[in-house]
Amino acid sequence: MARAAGVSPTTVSHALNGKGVVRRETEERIRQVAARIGYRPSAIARGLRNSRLGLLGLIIRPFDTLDSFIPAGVDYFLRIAGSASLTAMEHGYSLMMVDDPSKRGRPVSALAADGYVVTEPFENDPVLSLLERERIPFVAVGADIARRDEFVTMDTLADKQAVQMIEHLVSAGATRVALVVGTDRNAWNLDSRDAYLDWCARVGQDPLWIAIPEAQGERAGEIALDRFFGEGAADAPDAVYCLMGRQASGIARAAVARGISVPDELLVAAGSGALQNQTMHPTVTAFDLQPEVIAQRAVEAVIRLIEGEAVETPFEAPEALLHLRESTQRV
Amino acid sequence: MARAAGVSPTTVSHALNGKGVVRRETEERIRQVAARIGYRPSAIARGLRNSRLGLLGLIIRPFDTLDSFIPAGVDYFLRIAGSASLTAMEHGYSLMMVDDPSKRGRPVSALAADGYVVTEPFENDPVLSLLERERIPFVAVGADIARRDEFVTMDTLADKQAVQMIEHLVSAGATRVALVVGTDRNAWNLDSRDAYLDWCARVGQDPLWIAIPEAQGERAGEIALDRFFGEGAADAPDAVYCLMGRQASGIARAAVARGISVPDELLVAAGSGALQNQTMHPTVTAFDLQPEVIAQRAVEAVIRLIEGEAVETPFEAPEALLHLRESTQRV
DNA sequence: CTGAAAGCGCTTACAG
DNA sequence: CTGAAAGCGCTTACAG
Repeated sequence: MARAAGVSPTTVSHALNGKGVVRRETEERIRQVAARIGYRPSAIARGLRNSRLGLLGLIIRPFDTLDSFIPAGVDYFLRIAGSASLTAMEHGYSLMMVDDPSKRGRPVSALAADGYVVTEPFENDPVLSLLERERIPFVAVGADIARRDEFVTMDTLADKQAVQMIEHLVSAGATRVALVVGTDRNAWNLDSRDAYLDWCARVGQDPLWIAIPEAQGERAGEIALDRFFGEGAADAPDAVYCLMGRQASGIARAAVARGISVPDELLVAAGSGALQNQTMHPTVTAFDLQPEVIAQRAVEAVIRLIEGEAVETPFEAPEALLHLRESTQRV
Repeated sequence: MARAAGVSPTTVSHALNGKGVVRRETEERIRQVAARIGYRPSAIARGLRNSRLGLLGLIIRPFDTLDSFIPAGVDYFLRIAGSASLTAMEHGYSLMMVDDPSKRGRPVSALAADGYVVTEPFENDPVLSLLERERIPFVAVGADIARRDEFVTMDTLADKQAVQMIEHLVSAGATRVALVVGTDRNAWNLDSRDAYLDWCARVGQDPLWIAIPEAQGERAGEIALDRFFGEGAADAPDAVYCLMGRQASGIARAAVARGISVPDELLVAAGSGALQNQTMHPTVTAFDLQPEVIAQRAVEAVIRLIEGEAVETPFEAPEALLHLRESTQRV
């Protein structure tokens, strides 16, 4: 490029980046030559020089325990990924998806991003430890429950949402609310459970809850119903709050199959709406956590960290939107 | 790192990469020091040296015309993205998603990948031209219809699928089959349409088809029904093949709303199943294009190109699986 | 068996 | 206003 324009690399760099001082005409000529020969500075060389590639990493931790990388019907994380990509683009960054860069056999490039967004980290998550040790900026979406105040974190407000939904179920006629959570040890599962137990203690209800592995997906329906309505079904619930939309679908479907009417005998609600909750029959009441907004805020926060600006922590997730549907509306 | 181990960078490089010759004990010691201080070679420096970052790019072209980056209910591309990420990982690469790296204002890093998978390129797609000009290896998933034999391409077999589905509709009782495609000028839309027109000519049916912008999503239902059943509805169809699952949902829903029974009066089928086709009522017959397998094969092909191996072209997509559902089964 | 040197393509402090 | 030099952290051909 420098040769093509008949100047030094220094001058090319100055002209194209508007740094030093370059005579107007020289800059003009350099730009023209660049356009003509289709010159694009190497992102890699620039990255080496600036120790910044213009690359962000998105680490969706729950994928680590799910059976496939993007399981069917988990649109929450897909909406996260799409919005994160777009937001990154808008700020001049590319975005790559990696699962766990600390795993053996992971490409070195998995750790080459300028910063990371880590969704739903586990308790004492080794990925966060690694990023911290490498001094790579990152934002946790949902706290590491063992180290709540150590990292820049978006509070996803699972506890508030649990209370809000339980109260909705009660106002819809529930007298005994059960809870279904996943088994990953993250803030989403554990804060929801704790909020539920608190609520039970407060209103004097005997807690009834079960943790089912995320990878079970809709199969959680059968498992939960066996637990709630099998054998000694004396204390059977008349409402269930499931964190995952797929669990809620599974429960609604399994309940109907067993002759338990939804919503007349059992109210069902989901903490994070999946697409099928809108289209199945009956449709299922769910929160829309606004994953697009979550991803946007998290990406913008990590970019600020990368660029040396301050980020308040914890900062809040957008408000969850409660979509009322057939599964909690008795007529 | 070299200092910490008391050897030269050369020896570190040799030891850690198993290249040159290093005394057993020296290598051992270097590995131990590396583990102790948590040394990881810089992917960027290595990338500059090898002109290879270990990074792949996934360019999903239809996003360019859709209204949001990842529209709700388009699980096809999400399954592509997930599987592509996973496959890349398994081969020692990371994967980033970009929309159009040739757009102004795109981060330079958007062109820093070692190779790209470009799904559903447009006719004379400028992205393919750019990659070719920059001599960056890439694989097209679906042909650039203006340049079918110029690039390494996966043939997605849209024409065969169209014929197969139309014949299924006929065997399910259709006497007049209409077609709904999108407006993007890509092989998926145009090859399907051509196959349909050929089929019409062959059996002597008067063609009845409409192209509706992809971004309309389910709203395509109303639009298509206005066209097929509005005003001069003399030649109304009794079956519709829609390429997109969302279009099929929209049509089935809109038909029922207008008092047209599905499947009794109108058979509906989709060329690429969306999740809601399985959960809505009636469920909609659709192809599962096996996007996971498509992505896996495409990623493996581009890796072979990057590593200098030959790739046959065109190579074939996996067989589309036909899922028969209520929308094409009269009882 | 080990290391000094050159170079990947940029940017930046500095000299002219 | 422009350019020569150094250096970002690696790898590789080559010398010892």
